[in-house]
Amino acid sequence: MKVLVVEDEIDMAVSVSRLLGSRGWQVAVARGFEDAIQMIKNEVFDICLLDLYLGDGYGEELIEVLEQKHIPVIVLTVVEDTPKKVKCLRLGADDYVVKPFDPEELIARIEAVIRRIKGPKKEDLLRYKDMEIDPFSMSLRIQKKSVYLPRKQIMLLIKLVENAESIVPYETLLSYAWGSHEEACMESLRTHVHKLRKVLREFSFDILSYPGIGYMLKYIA
Amino acid sequence: MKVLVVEDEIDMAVSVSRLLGSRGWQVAVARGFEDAIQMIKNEVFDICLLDLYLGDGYGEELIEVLEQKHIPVIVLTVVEDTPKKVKCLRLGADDYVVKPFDPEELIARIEAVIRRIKGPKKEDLLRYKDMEIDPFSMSLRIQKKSVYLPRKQIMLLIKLVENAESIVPYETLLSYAWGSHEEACMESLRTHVHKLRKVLREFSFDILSYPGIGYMLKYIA
DNA sequence: TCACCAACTTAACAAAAATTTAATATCCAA
DNA sequence: TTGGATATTAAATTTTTGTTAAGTTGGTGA
Repeated sequence: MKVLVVEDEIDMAVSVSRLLGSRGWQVAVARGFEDAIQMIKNEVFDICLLDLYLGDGYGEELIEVLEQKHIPVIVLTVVEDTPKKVKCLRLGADDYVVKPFDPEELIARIEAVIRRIKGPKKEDLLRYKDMEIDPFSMSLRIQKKSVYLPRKQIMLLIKLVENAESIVPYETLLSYAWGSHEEACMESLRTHVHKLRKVLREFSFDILSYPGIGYMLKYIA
Repeated sequence: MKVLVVEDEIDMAVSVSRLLGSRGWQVAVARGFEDAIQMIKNEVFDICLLDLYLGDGYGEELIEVLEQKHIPVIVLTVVEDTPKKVKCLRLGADDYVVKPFDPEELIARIEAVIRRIKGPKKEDLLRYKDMEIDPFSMSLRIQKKSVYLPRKQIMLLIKLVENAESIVPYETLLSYAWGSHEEACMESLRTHVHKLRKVLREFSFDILSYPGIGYMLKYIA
């Protein structure tokens, strides 16, 4: 779990960080709009806690940006202001919590949002043709035979199977398997795809290339 | 949108129903646990508003049942009670609203929950006639068949579809696909438009020229 | 401690594909 | 008819990907 906390008051940032950190979650703090934008670019977060009243006044704009990046947002403010609340929720915020809040409630709300986002996905096995992946144990079976793959390769395959027969953009693969979409990893991605191909081709699957866009998993007749 | 309201106070049930009904949503009211179970069995609901303090005292159990059926739940109560709140959220509730609540806020929270549930599924596809583009994976489908196009061509097509049947100026296309509108790229733009035309004409689309201004995508009867 | 191994990354170059450039043909309005 | 713009085509160039091999890292057991 990686949480982005956007907060300009140091005290609040520290106490929230402690709270989340004690939960075993990774926390990154951004002090304002620009700061947050920068961090989103380089890292992948599961959720964002956003203080609406930033010094720079760009709280609402940030909601829209996060929404577009598919990062869920919980808005934190000191003000109980219903029109503002409604506006934020409409803009794409997932929840709205007024300070001071009970730490347990905040945790519970974060978990509720995360559960909702990730919940529907964690269904048993991923399947495509005669391929089965248990994403929890990261084990793969093709034609009833279990096939071993190193971690990175399995992770790539998971995303490819989840979107079998449709293009999976590089960013999706990179952010899932590497946690960030930096140019540096592309090189590595290619060699992993190459190794994965070698294995899959023995079972008449293939990974097709879409230059500049991504890869697609397909079954070859 | 079908909403299940579980509420034993008639007044509240009526006012909530009116509120949601005025929104154009279908509303069904259950008066207690048994009643609710019955309705879930026979109908499919998009969301449930649950008064925790039912006469029969089975509010929390109902959360678990709804959770299992993958029906999102917003808990409504008259009591601001944090431990209870936390417990409900842990049990699977998606939000927790204390009465009396602002009608607009309730609506906004319902929409936020729904958005979160359905959000990842409803890929925002661009459409024009029987053409579909997923701008994220840059993949194109025409007449249910997937059609491959190189990156620049897809990017041009995205802008053309976004403004289908109206003129898209050169500058728009250039700045989207090339990031700058320099004269140098015009030559290249023409070549790509030519290639794009060749493909689209097979599916009875065409790109019309407006010399000195731009291009327009159109469906040819 | 050290050698070894597997997983992963990096680097170098070949191959393929996409994009641009250039040369020529066509269209249209003044 | 003629000049300016666009269309078409082919060739040149650049970018991106595939492949191979060598280098790094972190863990394991002698």
